[in-house]
Amino acid sequence: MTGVIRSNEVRRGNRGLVLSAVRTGGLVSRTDIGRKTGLSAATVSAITSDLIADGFLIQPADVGQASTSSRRGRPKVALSVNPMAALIGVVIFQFNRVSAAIVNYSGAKISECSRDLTSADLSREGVRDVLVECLQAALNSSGLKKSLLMRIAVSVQGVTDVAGKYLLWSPITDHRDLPVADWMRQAFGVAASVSNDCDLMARALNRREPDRYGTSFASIMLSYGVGMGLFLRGDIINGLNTSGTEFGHMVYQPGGALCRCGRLGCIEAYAGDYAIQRAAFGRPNYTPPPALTDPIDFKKISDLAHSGDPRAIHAIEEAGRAIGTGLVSLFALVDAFPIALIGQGTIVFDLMEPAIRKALQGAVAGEGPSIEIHCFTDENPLVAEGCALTALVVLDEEIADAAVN
Amino acid sequence: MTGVIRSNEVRRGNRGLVLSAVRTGGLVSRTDIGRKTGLSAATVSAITSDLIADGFLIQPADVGQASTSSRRGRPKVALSVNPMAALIGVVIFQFNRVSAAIVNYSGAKISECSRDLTSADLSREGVRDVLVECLQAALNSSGLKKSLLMRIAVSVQGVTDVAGKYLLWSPITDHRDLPVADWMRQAFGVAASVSNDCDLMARALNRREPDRYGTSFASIMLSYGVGMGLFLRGDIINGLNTSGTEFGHMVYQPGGALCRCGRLGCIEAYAGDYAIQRAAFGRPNYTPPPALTDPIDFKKISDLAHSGDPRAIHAIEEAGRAIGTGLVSLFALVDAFPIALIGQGTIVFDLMEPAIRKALQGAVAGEGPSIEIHCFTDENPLVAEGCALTALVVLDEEIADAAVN
DNA sequence: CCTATTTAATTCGAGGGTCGAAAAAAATAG
DNA sequence: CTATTTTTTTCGACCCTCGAATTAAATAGG
Repeated sequence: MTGVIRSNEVRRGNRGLVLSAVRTGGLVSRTDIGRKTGLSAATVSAITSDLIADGFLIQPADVGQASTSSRRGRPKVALSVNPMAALIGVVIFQFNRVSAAIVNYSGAKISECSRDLTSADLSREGVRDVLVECLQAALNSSGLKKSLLMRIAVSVQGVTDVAGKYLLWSPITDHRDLPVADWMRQAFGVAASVSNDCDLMARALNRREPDRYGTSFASIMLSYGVGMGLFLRGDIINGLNTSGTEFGHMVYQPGGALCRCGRLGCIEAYAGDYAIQRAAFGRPNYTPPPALTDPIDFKKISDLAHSGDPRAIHAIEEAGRAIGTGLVSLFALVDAFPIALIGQGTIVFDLMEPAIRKALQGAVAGEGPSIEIHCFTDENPLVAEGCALTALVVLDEEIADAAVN
Repeated sequence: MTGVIRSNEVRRGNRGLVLSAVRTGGLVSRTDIGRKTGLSAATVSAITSDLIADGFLIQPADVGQASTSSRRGRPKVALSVNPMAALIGVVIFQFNRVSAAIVNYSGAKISECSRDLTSADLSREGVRDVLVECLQAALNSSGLKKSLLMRIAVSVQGVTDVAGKYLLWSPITDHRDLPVADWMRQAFGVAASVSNDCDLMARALNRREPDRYGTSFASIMLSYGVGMGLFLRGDIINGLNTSGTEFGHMVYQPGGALCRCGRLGCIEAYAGDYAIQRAAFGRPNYTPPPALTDPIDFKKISDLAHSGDPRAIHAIEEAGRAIGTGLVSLFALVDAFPIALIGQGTIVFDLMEPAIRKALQGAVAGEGPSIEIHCFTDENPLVAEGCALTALVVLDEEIADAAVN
């Protein structure tokens, strides 16, 4: 049961369509919008005129035209999102670092701010205070009216609830069930949501490279633990209650190596940063993972392995086997899709790839070797982009819904 | 991008809502429909009057009222689906057996027919011919006009394409890529689809027990191999290209026991019928699974195990560990949900359950022991029900879409 | 310079939808 | 036999999209 459809909801849906066409299109004419959305020129005209009147779209005066106009006829008049229509706050909570930014409605960063700290030492209130203070500082330094702030998106390393209200569990703090969204809402008086960083990276790739990542793919982060963001048929996949898609905690070797989560044999217990380090330095795989300390120096292990150290090589290969085996299980469920590998771990991808491919061999009718895998070593730009994107998309939906009555 | 919404599509959606409210409700008044769907009385009146005029709904004359009417006021007039509005054909292709039935638009079985045969011996055309002939016989014995046949749904043991056109792979025949839907369409001149039997069982449970299985659950079939039907948030999950959710081919022990699919270590290679038999009788786990033969006699293994045979007990426990471990991986992806175990394998569930629960222990924040697991030993009624249901639901959608222009 | 042509955007009525309020229908209570 | 209650239909207001006609704004070319 999808629920009743009423007449005015038609308008809401189509307003959203127009808004999203302009957001992804940059500078587009009304005719372009009609072609992209399938709406008639009459309807596009009506909707854009509303959105302009409400201040969400503008006709940039200086830009005459989108395309190189050498044809005759009345020239297209380009529309774009109004950068000043709203501000959003972006906060990123990482290991030993909090950063924040103010982004305008067209997605451009206005100001930013960051704090280095020891995340494991923070009290619950300490976490709250640093998140709030950092965004406050970014807001202050933006020099813009605070009343323009419309929404806040927070990225965290860890598991959130599916509604985006709580940070339920995180490897970088011992606190649980932190009401991050409420903290931000109370401090700034606007709606806020909190998301898993891997989901945000996936959203960024999904928007940034629609040809490759527009419909179905997984982004697997190899740095602090093993995380995943999963898109299937154009939609992000989450758990029923949590942010879910914890690829790192699928089982690779039942009863095997000790994982940071306390269970045995998880993929992360073989492919996580601490697991590779543990294996590379010959420590037994039941060695408890170092809690809340620095991510390992992948560079050191990479150097060791590339200089021929057999334990380092074996550690990396075992990580590849774990990842490849996990992908086989995932592909058994939903068929194969391209993979984006993200994070510091990608600097040993050359040594890891053969093991991944070998594990995939024979899975899903010979598709093994043809699975696309691409690497992105620096996750930070993706997280920031995905975080802003999330807030903007939700804002667009709210604006679309806020039609007359 | 969800796509444009036009005015007449609003009507289509709401017609579908009304139709589905009547189908699930049995005998419902217009007021009831309004309450169930959220539509206004005026709209319900308009839509039902259309649907009655088109012959899809009727007001059964003999039934005055749905509820026990002892209140005053104008009595409700009950509506129901018109059983004579359409016929659908149901065909079930199983190991060494084909069965077919004719079901009317209200879901009642009109006639049926079955054929025992040796499925492994059939040629491609032989498969086609027996499926067509069996349904033809059921149709003939129904005694109803053949022109009433509107749609055919076929259930198969095996992997189908996601569009429901082909049987791509099956354990019960060596043929591949059988165009089952086209065969039926060409033979009977109506639209047809082919579905994985485990998906159909899940659909049947989803409809039959909405309180327990209405939103999220998995049905795992333990008989001929290991199959799964998965519902999340009310929608069935399929692969990107195939019917997918091949739980049995997630990896349990990398490099482990030989699976019927040719790979090593699949869950099915430990929990499938042939795997349990192999282990119970002390044959090595690299013994090739007997191809295309009878499903094993679970009763014999059950008797052995219940009489204390250590190898039989161990075989069943290992199957439980494999299933439990697979669930841990699945729950890592999408969080925990209730499980329905289906098929002959459930007769050893008492010996299997402790191993399943132990594997789940500690997974997903102490939810291990509280996962609901219920057993259904006979899968056949579920498959038949799900198969008819699938055709009826699609038919309802077509009828809803066939609004005026 | 001026007109024909071309393309973009707006305006205007037609048509289809849902909804609330009022009206009609069909029973019971007394 | 009338008042009351509940269900169902009817009617008018309002919203939305669309096609066709109209208006707007440029170029091409004599």
